[in-house]
Amino acid sequence: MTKNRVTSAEVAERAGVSQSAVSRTFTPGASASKKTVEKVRKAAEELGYRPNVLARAMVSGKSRIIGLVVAYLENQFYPEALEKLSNELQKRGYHVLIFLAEQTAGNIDAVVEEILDYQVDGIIAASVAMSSDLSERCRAAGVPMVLFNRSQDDGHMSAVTSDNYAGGRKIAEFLLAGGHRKIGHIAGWEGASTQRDREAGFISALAEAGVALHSRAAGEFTMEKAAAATRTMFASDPPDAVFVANDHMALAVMDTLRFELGLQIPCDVSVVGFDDVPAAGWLAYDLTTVRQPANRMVANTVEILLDQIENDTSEIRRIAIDGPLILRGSARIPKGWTI
Amino acid sequence: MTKNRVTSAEVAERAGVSQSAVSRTFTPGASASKKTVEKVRKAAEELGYRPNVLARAMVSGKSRIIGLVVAYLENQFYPEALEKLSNELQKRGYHVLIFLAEQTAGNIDAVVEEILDYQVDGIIAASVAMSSDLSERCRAAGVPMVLFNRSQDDGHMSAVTSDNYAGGRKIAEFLLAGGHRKIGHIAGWEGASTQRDREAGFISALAEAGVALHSRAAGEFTMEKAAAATRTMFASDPPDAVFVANDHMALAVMDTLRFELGLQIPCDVSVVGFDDVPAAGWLAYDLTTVRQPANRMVANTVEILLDQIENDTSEIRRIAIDGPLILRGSARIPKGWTI
DNA sequence: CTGAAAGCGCTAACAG
DNA sequence: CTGTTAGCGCTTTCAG
Repeated sequence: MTKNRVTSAEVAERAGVSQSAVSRTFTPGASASKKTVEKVRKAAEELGYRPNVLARAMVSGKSRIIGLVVAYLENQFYPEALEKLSNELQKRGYHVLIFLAEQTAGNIDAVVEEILDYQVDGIIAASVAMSSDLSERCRAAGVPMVLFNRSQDDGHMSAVTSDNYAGGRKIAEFLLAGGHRKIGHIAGWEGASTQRDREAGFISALAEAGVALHSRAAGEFTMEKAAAATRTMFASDPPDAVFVANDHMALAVMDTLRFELGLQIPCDVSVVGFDDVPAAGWLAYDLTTVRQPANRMVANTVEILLDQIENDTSEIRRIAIDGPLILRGSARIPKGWTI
Repeated sequence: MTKNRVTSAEVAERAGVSQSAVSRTFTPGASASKKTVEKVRKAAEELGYRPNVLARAMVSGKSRIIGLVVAYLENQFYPEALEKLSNELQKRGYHVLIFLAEQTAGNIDAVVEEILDYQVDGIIAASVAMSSDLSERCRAAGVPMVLFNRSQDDGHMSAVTSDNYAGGRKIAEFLLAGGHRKIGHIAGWEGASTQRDREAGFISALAEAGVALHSRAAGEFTMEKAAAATRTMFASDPPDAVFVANDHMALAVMDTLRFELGLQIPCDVSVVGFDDVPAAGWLAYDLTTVRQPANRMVANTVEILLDQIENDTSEIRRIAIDGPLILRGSARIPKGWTI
């Protein structure tokens, strides 16, 4: 077992310069003569030297590590977001330390403490609710945090989401235009801001047309619960259209409708989801949905976080990015609308 | 901006003990009197003290960080594996620093260097090929690495996979028993050990029955390429059964078969995949496949890695875990076989 | 521009 | 068991 990291001192010796000179050549905002840099680079190369990020973090107070808390990787939206987030951060010289949180709220606090132990420069919380204690704790530790795909009611934390309210409205308008009047909603987890906003937008647009929700059941954002909710909802007086709070559940709803209840989509019932996960585009589902613009959400999240880190800002920003309704085959297309 | 981490020195002062006493109370293999521990814990609690993991890592040489390299999060098998891996590691007091690799081999080297910069205690490479230089570099750095869901031909690295060869055989035997004789194969990326092993097992069992592969096309493990491969394969003299090298591609193959080519599954053609990703179980696909026992693969991977880390072993272990054929509706069930 | 020196926060001998 | 003393490898004043 050869634990052999080359140190800057060794490089210094070989290059015939001081250890600080080595440090300077590898520190972006340096000030070293061309000649020194050259000698050092050469020696470093020969020895296979690379700076120890942890040591650097200790003294500089900047670890270039971002803690990412994420919960449901089963919902395809999250692996996708994780990938984009991590790539964007990597591109900016940061790396992601990942923490999987159970959905149980209590757990989150412990997770955040653990993250803080790593002296992360910032935290991205994807789709988890934060207690205000927690956000206070991070603020006290001087670690900025931004919520991804969730927002907090108290405006204490930066958050990036899609425009869930507007998305909910679009879906209602679309369903209404399609002639539907018996419209059901399969909700996700009631505690989520995404759920509340999507439903609120949906209901409001329905109300403006004088239509009330025909039926409602909760699927908690899981496929199993969504399937169960579907069975309940369709047991008697079934709706002729359903807005499912996210695509992940909508897939299960469609399977249940078709293969358990023997219904035709969209002839017997229209189904609309939210997120536009990859599976929504698969031909077997061909799910009409509102796209959450993951790229722009990620870009904004990273932007806000790094701005807070690098410019020591603490301004709270909350962004909701509008996403388009993606017309596919799972819902009746209103006359005049083009796919 | 209050960058306010409490230090062990501050706790020591408040508790009226030495700084080392504080360190000892928070170091597992400690030796401190009950009274001291109590005083320290109290003071720490009051101050909200938590040890700085990075500082600890510097002096102890153990960061409790595991670098995880992963490539295609789009294939559902990986988010699932990532989740289990991370959870298992978290349970053992380690955390995961994630690195997304492009599939381009050259990139990997740079990624590994970056990982090493973080003084990780070990590396898990999920589904990426390693140059032997690379493995040499890690060995030199004293950082153990284990491959997950890939193995290396030169036996220089520990690797955990499912028994891909046996899986391939099972599929051939199943298809043969179902009466198929015109059997096609849609391959993944030719460079992957999983591809080679699955296909080798498949071909060998076919050969034993005196059956040759009817047709073959490569899908590179992507949905688009798999769809294209399907179109090519079915353009003329189509097979009556296809073994697709993984589920991710198989989903695209099924969609293409059904919705573009208008074929019935399994009446016109049987489709079998490999992995048993969540989507394989969704009713819209109901895909017959060989399950990769993710839990056991993860358990073994973590076991091997932590053993090398904690016991300073460097024994190379290569494990292939047998996974069952999961009978579903996408392929004709042979008489006498029960679902 | 460059070297010397002082730590970052912590663990691990080392005496007591 | 406990305090004292060295550093881990690096960045950053501080003189020069």
